[in-house]
Amino acid sequence: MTEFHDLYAHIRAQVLAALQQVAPSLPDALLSKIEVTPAREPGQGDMASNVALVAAKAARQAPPKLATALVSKLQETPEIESVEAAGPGFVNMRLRPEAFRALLPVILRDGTAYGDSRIGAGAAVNVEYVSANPTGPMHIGHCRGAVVGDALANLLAKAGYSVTKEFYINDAGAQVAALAWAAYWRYLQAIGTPLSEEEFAKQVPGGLQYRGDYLIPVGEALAARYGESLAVDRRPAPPEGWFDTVREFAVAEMMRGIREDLDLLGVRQEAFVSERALVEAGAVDAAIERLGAAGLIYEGVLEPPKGKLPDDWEARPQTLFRAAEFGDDTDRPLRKSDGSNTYFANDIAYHAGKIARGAQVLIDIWGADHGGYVKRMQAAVRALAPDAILEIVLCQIVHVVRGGQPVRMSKRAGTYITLRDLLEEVGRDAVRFTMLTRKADAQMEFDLDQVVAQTRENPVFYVQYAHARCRSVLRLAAEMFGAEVVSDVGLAGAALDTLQAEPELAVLRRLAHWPRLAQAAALAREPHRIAFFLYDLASDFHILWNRGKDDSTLRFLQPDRLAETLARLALVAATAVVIRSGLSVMGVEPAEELR
RNA sequence: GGCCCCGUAGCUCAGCCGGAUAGAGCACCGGACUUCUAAUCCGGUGGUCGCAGGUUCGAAUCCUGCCGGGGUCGCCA
Repeated sequence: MTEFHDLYAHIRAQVLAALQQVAPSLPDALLSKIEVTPAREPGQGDMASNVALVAAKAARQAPPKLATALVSKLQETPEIESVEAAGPGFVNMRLRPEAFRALLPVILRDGTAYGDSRIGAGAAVNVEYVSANPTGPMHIGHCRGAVVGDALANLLAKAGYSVTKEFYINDAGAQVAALAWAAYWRYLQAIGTPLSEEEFAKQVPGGLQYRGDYLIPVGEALAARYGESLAVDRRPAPPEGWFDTVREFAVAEMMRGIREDLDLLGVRQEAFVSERALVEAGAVDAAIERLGAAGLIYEGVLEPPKGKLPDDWEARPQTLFRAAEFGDDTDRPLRKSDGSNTYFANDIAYHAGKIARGAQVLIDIWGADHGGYVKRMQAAVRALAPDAILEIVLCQIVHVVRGGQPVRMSKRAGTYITLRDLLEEVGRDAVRFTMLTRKADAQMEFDLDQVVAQTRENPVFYVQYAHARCRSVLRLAAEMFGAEVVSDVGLAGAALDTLQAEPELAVLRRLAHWPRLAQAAALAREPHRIAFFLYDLASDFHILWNRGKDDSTLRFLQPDRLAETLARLALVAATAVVIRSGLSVMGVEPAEELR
């Protein structure tokens, strides 16, 4: 029997070939809707296809009749043991066990590359995530986007896209100016200013922000480097003399902390793009000019928003981008009343830069509070480059809970949870896995107690435990039979016909599903599907394990039956491989043992 | 008020580019350890898929309206 990496894709190809014989030259758009999926019920075989339901109309046959015609063609397929038409027109297929068993050597040889595909066809994808203001340490709110973005990028790479992981440093706006003032205050304190905090705060435009302790070391570092030269008599000097210096220093320190935090989280992005650098290089003006040359910029007055008006709203002419021509609800301003650019204007230049650097697909991971911003950014990208696509993945808020009680997120009350606190309490792997146990756009409850609980209700441990059990068996087997024999490569040569118990076949079927699942998750941009798949695989494996408790002949290790044992070990080793393959997408380390 | 997301078992959530009898964990009830790790497994109880229409062979899934929760609405990013 020929080898396939992707049994589902292979069977689907057979189904399409059968259809081609029965109803030639159907349009591609129709063919693309034809699926081969895992059967829902054991009585329906191993795989089911909707082919007859999808193609019936175009083939001018009733679905059951078309299904029956396809059945007679598919019976000749070597991997198929039996096939029948069922229900409203499904084609149900039972595969020969050999077809599933033949995957084991493939999996053992490919290792974690099993499940890789080329559906991305090398397209250049830029995944931008985290992109926090560099004004303080990362907190739990940033964490979800970081994990989702990182896992999605890994997933797309697995699916054959050429991926860039990127971080946009928002170091150009008013928030960073506020950071500079706050850092300057800590500097003054460090050199022993006689001023009180409130006296200083009165001198700060917009008020003193970022009063958290984390800027104290920044102030001390400034004092160590610049002495009292940034102040006058240990009192505030005019900003012209210190502002740029302090801002740059503080931003660099904040970014250093953020990168450390990301490192602890296992997130490593290769591109860090500074908003300020874009502005200073004239990229924003260039982008606006480009849109202007295309006739997409004008001076105009926007309609006031419906409903409650902001107190200070007044009609005012502004520089507007014709976003409404590209699918947005209204045109959008590019300049503030003081003449400076809006965040949107800078973001246009930033996205233009991603495209200029070669990205064909742009994926931004944003917090749900930026949802209202999606249409305008997509409109801008459409205007800039008709061939590029901007997709936005919105991450909903994470409610932190401890023992069922909400944990208030408040800086003042000291219950503010930084990413670092979270990682210290819960650990990187549990954080990453748990963040991927929900759809990104669904609100999530993050229970600090449950995430560290070592029980089935915690999917992290359930999956890790399955992997640890696999490794445990393989360690024992290596002692019994030698490491060579029990290596993945050694087991790839094992005779496998003895694998026929139902729980063994259930694991095999699940392993066969991995490539298809990884592809579907990549196409849907939904890394959380990996977590659910791994949970199901772990469940199949735990069931198999427990069969050995009821019936000792079903244990993996049978000292007097070497051939049978090696076949089972191949299954165990392949299970471990696929768990590792999935965990590597999620950025989670597999556990060798849990004791 | 406009726009976006969500509403599925008592709880937390999968399933959603239309497919067969809507799933899992927790909780609750009852079982399985001379262990290849019982951090596991097996069985049971539990549903008007928010409501009402529509589209069609078929709707949890698509469309419309409503109800409920969250987000957002020029000079925050």
